[in-house]
Amino acid sequence: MELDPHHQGARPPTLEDVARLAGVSVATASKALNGREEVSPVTRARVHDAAEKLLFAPNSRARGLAAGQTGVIGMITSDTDGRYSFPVLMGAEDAAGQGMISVFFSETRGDTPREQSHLHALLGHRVDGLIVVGDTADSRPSVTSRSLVPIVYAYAPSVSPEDTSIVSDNFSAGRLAIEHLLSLGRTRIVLLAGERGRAAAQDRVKGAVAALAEAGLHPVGGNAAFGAWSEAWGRDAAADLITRKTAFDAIFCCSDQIARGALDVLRARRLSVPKEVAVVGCGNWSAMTLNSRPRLTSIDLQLREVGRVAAQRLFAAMRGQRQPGVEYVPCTLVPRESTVG
Amino acid sequence: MELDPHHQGARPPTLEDVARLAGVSVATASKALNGREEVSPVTRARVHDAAEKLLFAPNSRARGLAAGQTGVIGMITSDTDGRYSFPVLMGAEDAAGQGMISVFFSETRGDTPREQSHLHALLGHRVDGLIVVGDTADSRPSVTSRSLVPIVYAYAPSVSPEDTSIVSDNFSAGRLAIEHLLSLGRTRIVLLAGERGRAAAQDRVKGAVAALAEAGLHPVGGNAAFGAWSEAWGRDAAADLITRKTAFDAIFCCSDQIARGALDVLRARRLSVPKEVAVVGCGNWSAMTLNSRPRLTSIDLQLREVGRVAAQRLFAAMRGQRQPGVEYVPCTLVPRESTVG
DNA sequence: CTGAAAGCGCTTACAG
DNA sequence: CTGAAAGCGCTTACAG
Repeated sequence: MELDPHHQGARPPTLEDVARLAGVSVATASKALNGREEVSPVTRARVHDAAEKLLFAPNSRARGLAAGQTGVIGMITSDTDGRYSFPVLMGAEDAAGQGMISVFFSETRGDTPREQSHLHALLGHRVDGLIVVGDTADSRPSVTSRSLVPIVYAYAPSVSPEDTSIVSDNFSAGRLAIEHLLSLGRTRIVLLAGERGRAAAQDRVKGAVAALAEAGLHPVGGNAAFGAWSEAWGRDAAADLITRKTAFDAIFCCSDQIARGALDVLRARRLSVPKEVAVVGCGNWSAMTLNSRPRLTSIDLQLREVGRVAAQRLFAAMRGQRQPGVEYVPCTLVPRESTVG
Repeated sequence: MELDPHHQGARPPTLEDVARLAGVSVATASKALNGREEVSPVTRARVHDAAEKLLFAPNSRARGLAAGQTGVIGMITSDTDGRYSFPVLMGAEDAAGQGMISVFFSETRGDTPREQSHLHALLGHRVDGLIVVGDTADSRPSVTSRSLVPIVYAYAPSVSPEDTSIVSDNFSAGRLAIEHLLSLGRTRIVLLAGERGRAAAQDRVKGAVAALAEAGLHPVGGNAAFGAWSEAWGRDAAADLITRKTAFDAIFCCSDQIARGALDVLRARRLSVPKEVAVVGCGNWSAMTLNSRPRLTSIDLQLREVGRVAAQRLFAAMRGQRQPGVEYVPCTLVPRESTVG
């Protein structure tokens, strides 16, 4: 007869099994496994041996019920491809330490009913806390829940100043890009912003304009040009600059897609990058930065760090130490051949 | 005095609170909420009212402990950007029905110790089942666990035929691409495969070659060209074709990146797409397909469907109905301007 | 149709 | 240092 590991009667070993094998009470077994002081070294060893022998994995549902807490948090994201929530998830795991936390992950596809239903489910699981991640820098409504678990917003801040939000510092993103270009001696800098009305575009432009102003400069044309986040718009905008015979020696684009579009047109028009025109993108999205010609210097949004900080703030809140307000994580610049040949 | 929702004493309402408010026993309250027959309509209504009033969310940890099952599954992925696991996750949610399932999500960054530690944590949470998703079509080692929960592999199949694996049918991907090109009257078709030795590249090429053979044709040059998955290689390969004055009227690329690279070169060399050369990619990755010029016809890997089927097989296995072996989900072709002008 | 009681697998005061 | 007992919040036979 074959031993089918999936057969009916099989059940995972319990603490009672461990205790029996070790010849102690469940209470003692529990203490030994949880590393309490009050257990003698011999007993501790016996219990650990037994646990190992049985491949015991404590039932965290029971543990949670009894102890009131488990290392479980929920993550709700509106992002549909993981480009934002994945790094945030990784950062949160970094903060907790390897295997120290488990996360219930729900994607809402950006719709509120789905968010509500996931929220309800997560609260049912009695998560210790919640990270809500968004895929735009625009602020979003506060999660409506009279729940008692702490909530931290990541990347997309909550509109409510009562909430704790951790976001990329998009202002610094713009500033960083310009400072880099200035340091390379560029002074006629074009600003290609993304979608008008988006916080990300607005903040990046503000940072860029501020940095230019400090150097006594303005963006070429006096203002940033707004359009879309796409490569197509990047192409159109760059073509337009050339057609109008605008004088410029650098472009800062508020997205990597825009930048890649611009690079394609510069290349087609035989403008040498970075010699004649240096280009900086934003987002550090490898699908864009590593495939463009030349490879694209870009601003990294530090989403993983956002995740790390979000988790830290969440853990603090779980200990009763909330820090309401918006916290900004500085961006970084990743230099590549589009600025430093 | 302000009411701080996060104050110490607060605790979520329990079934006992609901029962008390409704004036019934917890047993009855439980039955009413779970939709059991044996409860009178009036009682049922009273209980539901009470639950609503208290915003009661049943503690699923307790429920799981008592009932032995909760709608919780674990998902372990090796993918670092969510490009594979996100669609699979969505598909699994589709299969379960809105809010009917919660998933513990762990990313392993492709390393085994991390996978082990996540696995251990998930087993501790007594997930009802596990979906292991990979980001390549290469088969992967079976998860080593004497655990009793059913496991289904998605996209990357397990090496063991004892396991249940759901994968994209990469053979059909190649076949589909070729049939599309043949239907457009193309006969001199170049095959640009990806990395040699990768199952995805190999299977797609096999499907393509088979479809060509059925039409009495061979790939131009007699064989597929292997290289890398990248745009850079796509460019090199296309440039090479042109340099050697190869005669061809279509290219099937085993990745969208390769295809985009090829398109860039065709455009630069003034070859008209799709008129002179039709191009098909594979992966249907929007960052590539929608930004290329012209937009790229591509094979969709149906990852969401893979997730849906994986979840269905998992649910079946949870009911004791395992179906060992590899199940192939057919791919689809998404026509765009690179083939149908 | 309703409820008292046992039990799911842990943890944690509390005695000893 | 160890263990008996109560309890976490549910569900489920089993009586009534």
